[in-house]
Amino acid sequence: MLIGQKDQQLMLNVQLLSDLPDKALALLTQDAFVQGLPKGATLFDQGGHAQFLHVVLSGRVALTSGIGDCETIINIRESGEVILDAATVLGTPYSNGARLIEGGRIMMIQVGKFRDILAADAATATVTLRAFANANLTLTRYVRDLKLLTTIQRLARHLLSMTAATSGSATVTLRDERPTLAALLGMTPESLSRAFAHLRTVGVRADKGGTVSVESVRRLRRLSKLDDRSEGEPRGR
Amino acid sequence: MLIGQKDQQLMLNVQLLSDLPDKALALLTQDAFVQGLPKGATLFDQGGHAQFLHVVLSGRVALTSGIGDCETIINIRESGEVILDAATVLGTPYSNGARLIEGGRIMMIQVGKFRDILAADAATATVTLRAFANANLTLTRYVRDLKLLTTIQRLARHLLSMTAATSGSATVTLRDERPTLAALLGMTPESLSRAFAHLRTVGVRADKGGTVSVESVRRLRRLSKLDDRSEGEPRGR
DNA sequence: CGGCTTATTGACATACGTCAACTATTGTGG
DNA sequence: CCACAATAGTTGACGTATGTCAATAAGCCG
Repeated sequence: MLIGQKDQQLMLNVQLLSDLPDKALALLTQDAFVQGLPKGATLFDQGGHAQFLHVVLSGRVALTSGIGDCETIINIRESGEVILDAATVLGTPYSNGARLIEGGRIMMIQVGKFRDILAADAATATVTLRAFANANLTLTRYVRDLKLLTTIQRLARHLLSMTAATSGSATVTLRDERPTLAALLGMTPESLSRAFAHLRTVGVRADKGGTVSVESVRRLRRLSKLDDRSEGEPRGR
Repeated sequence: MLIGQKDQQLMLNVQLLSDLPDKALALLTQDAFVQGLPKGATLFDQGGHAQFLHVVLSGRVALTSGIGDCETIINIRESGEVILDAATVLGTPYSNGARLIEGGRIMMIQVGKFRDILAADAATATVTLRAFANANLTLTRYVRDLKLLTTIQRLARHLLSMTAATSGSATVTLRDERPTLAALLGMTPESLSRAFAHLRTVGVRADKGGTVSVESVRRLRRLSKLDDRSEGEPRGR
């Protein structure tokens, strides 16, 4: 077994892995290994060829995608999540790169082995399918928000997505640096700063240290056009 | 059998169905049926509960998503494609609505039956997984393009995505009306019109009838920042 | 305490949406 | 078959959101 005690512990927090049948999990992790990586480390580059399926045991990973010189963050994966790019399943080039934005421990699973199990075991395929479906949900929301909302509204929604509260006040903790958050939300750090400044006028205070207090969740929801019914928080299983 | 001769013929063009094992396909279509629907017909609404898995045998379907009063088009499904929302798999509310933007024939498969087969048959799960992975690829690209490119560049990329040529000249046919295309590309019809006007200055001519001639594909690629290596056309099987 | 990075703010440019006018196109009924 | 209305597309004028560049302020670390 190539995986230490501590990492085994961390694996328990990985939804996708714990949903897997025991047999599949054993096969999958048989020649997997774990690497401790610092902030800034690259897991893979856009356009590259998938060698591993990466599991984020701890730390945070940005999925980045660029055109020419510009680059943006498509999504962020954190502890307990699996980095499932289309490349992992299809064998196509990576549609985005992956870089640690917070140091952590990453489990590397041989992609060939993963694909073998996927093809053989319906349960594994189903679990993976669900993960992809969820990713789809998130991406769909991003596309819609980018098309229909202003920077201020996108920030508001991001804050709302980090609390379960639908009324009253709330406190959320932003774990990312401003430039990172700005890239995720599709704006410049300057615009993000201004968006925060604007939200201050509706009772949102960003303390130092990433803590943000929201005076009235409902007010934020109204502002972000999300106060109507539609969309409850999804997350299938 | 509830499905006529003509429709059986159309089913042959559906990639996902023809990748399915015979047994699974038989089960799936056993109590499925086909509806001829006019332009403007709604297949389902955002927030609703999935009852069918829809297959586009002919015509075109827009996947729409709205916040408050505004609405945009997330993607378009055409003949031979399956409308695989996360809702179909997860049982969550639909993340978007679906509306015909061109009349056609739609096959309706009982979603319960689909899920049963998915859980039991690894091959079906794998095929579905691939479809989702492909959808992911497209959505990722949309997110990136919306964040990094101008309206003109997005239009340029859309045109490029409709031709296999990577140099020389090309002719593509736009099958959608301008407002539809504008919504898909995340801009207003006016901006789309101006984008076309701009591209005219680099040798792109949009005739009446949806035919667009591109004088120099390479020039368009350069303009859309896509001239570098990265991204070849993916489409994993 | 003094560089160093990081966040904020200001001034400005620009891309894009909005509103409105105009044109072209398609369909309809006399 | 033509006049007409209705619709889609284009173009112009203008406002606003947001990116850009620069300056300042505020943490951070040696």
